[in-house]
Amino acid sequence: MGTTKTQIFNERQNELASTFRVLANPARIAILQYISTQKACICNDIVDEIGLAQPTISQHLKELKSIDLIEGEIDGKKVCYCINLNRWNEIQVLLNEFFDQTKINCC
Amino acid sequence: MGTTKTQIFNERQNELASTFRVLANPARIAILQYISTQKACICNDIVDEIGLAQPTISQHLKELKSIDLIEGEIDGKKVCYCINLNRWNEIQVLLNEFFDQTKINCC
DNA sequence: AAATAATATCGTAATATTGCAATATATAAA
DNA sequence: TTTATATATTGCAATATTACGATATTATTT
Repeated sequence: MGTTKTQIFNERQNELASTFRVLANPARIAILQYISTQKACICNDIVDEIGLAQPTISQHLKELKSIDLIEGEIDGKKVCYCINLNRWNEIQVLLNEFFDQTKINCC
Repeated sequence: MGTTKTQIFNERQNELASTFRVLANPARIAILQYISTQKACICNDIVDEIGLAQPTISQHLKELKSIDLIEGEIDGKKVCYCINLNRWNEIQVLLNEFFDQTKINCC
């Protein structure tokens, strides 16, 4: 127990859930919002901006990268993070399809 | 530790994150999809349909109710659950605003 | 009133997530 | 090549989530 029983759900349900999961944290929301405001994609000013320790931010960035929501370009000793707009739109569509399809059948 | 530091984020970021969190589970996705397909809003056929124990389903329903995504109408000894369409649309708008606003500033 | 049925709550075990200190790695600057 | 700087990884402690058996609650039926 303690584990989600992913086997009993279909691929789409699991994909939706795991996508929502990545977004289900205010630090990751804040990171995404902050990255998007920076003209030049920004690095670990994020740490100063957000107020969590550097390893914590690094871990959150890793999770966002894991679903390709952001990309990190290495620039010397810095890494410039950037929202992956294609993926961003793709995920927005995925979520809207879920909302639209679910409400169509609604009682 | 182990706790999300909600104090350092703003209300909107926390609201977004906690909304995403409720949706971040395939059982809850499946429950929403199943409820929506039932002409008459349906009760604990959900248990048979989904294949999780009754207390587990009940707990998931409670979480969905906690953000008013569904409503339960008591009908004798049964409870008929129904998607709250107003709230459903409200949340869809909230999430779309997040996606749209974030990508506007994008590098 | 007792029995039945549907749902909710409680308690608990297992796993997941969050956050950070310590440390490793990698690049730039001196 | 040493030093400094930026980021990633590891290991761990605390809390959260998921799932379920046992039990409580509520309403219906007998």
